[in-house]
Amino acid sequence: MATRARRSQRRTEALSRERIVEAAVELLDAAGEGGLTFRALTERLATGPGAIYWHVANKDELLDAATGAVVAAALSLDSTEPAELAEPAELAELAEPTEPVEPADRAESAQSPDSPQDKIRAIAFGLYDAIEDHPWLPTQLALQLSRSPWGSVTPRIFESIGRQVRALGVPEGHWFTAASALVHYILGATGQNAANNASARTLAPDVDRAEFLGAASKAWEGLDPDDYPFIRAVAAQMREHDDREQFLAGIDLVLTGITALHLPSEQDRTTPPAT
Amino acid sequence: MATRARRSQRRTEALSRERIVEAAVELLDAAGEGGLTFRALTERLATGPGAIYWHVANKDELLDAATGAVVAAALSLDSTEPAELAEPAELAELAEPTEPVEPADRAESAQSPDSPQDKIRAIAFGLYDAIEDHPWLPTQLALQLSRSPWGSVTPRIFESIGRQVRALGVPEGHWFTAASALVHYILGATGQNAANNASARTLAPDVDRAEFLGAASKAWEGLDPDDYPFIRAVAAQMREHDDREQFLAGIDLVLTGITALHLPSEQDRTTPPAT
DNA sequence: ACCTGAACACCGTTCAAGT
DNA sequence: ACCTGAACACCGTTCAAGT
Repeated sequence: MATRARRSQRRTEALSRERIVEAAVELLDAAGEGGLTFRALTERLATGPGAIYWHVANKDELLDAATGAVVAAALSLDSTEPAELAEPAELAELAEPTEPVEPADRAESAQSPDSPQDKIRAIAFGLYDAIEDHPWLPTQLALQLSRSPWGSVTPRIFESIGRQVRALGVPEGHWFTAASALVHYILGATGQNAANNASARTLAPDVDRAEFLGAASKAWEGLDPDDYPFIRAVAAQMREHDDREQFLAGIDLVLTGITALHLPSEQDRTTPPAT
Repeated sequence: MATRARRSQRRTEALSRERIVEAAVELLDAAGEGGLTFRALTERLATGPGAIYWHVANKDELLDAATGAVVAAALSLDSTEPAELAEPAELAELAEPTEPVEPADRAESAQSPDSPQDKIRAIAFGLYDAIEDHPWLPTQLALQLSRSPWGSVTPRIFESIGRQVRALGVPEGHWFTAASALVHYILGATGQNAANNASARTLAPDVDRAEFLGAASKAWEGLDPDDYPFIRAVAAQMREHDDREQFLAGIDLVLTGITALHLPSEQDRTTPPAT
């Protein structure tokens, strides 16, 4: 009874892997993890399931492709891999939220405007901002990680962070550690934030972040003070915090650790720190 | 045709939420995320689905309870919350892998044996070791996070880390940042490692980690050198790295960042650092 | 209060058949 | 080579009925 093929294809364009992945991303954006269904997909693309299975092996591969496409866009890459979206114009728009992404109004730092530190922050915020339009991203990243740990997406993130770690002057023996720490922090913080955003939307679609965080910290304040003294102590602090600021502070924390631990001076690259 | 109720209940113990959660953990451990099914559960518990639904609202709640039980055990807590396993003996054993968990043979550090730093490392390794028996844990943590960001599990981890952050002497204004950074790193690194373990087991059940890491770094070396110069450069380094050492190095990196950024000296707690 | 189990709606996937 | 669509196996969940 509902209208079939809600959005007719703009041209007589044949079905392609790119179009399928594009539709998958749209469904995920619109209705979350549960919104991507082969039936919803066939309706949207006006085909049968068999047609989709001719281009894509199964649902996991489709999810991986959707995840890879969004991450690639967030990292501003035009990759040659097959798991990419066809329309870079549309993806570029996705990576650009309402507010300016560029780290314009940032606290005064001692580095030059385009230092490796700044580039790391830019990469991190690229992913951070991508989850605003794609709240399903962190969960899917985790799922893909559990399916194939060194699939296509993780290496891409690792590579872009790693290059800046190298540019930072970290001795080669610590590249892996430093890059891993940064990537792990970014993925962890990004996931937490996606969850906050999603639940803020769910609880009250038109309520703003401040109100949601107030409610969340209220929930924290309701915890047993004997079991959760620390959380109760930071509840007020959480209510007032700004997510982006917090995210940046965490990155700078890791960057400081890398600098302090792996960039002592110019010599003693041969003697790694004690711990 | 298979034997029903493979493990008959030891006593005439009635069905309870605890028994259901326990069986859920066993199924997850045995067959992963896809292994937990209401049909498998009813077979194992020798009941019908309706009986389970009387004790548990739905599958998500069951997964959350299983996740919470394993995390609580890993943190060595006996919580009063309902989402816990009934048999602490069995859970205590789960938290204790074949090798000693206690940070006995660690690199020489400048802190006292039971410093907050050491306690943070112990908490982190508690979670780290838990995923050896429960590879599904990180993914489920991510899923629960996306379902209810400040559910029961995250606060528990946040609380135990946060207390040590406070004990570290971090000024109150930075508690949230410091604890968040640690938790995010731990969750991120833990997830990565669970993925590595799982895929190592999948690729070849009897092959050891070294061989698997060799294969993984081979895969890295197969990447396009133009697109992935950094990953290619660290591929060899990855082959030789020890996971636990790497995990610890990351934690120490964050700890160093916290110390350097938030513990400058005793005064100037009123003037936060520039960045 | 606690449990049973048939039944329902929905899902991913397959495959013989078309063009 | 590419697509169709009925059909299959399986899943989470419900609910009238039992004790």
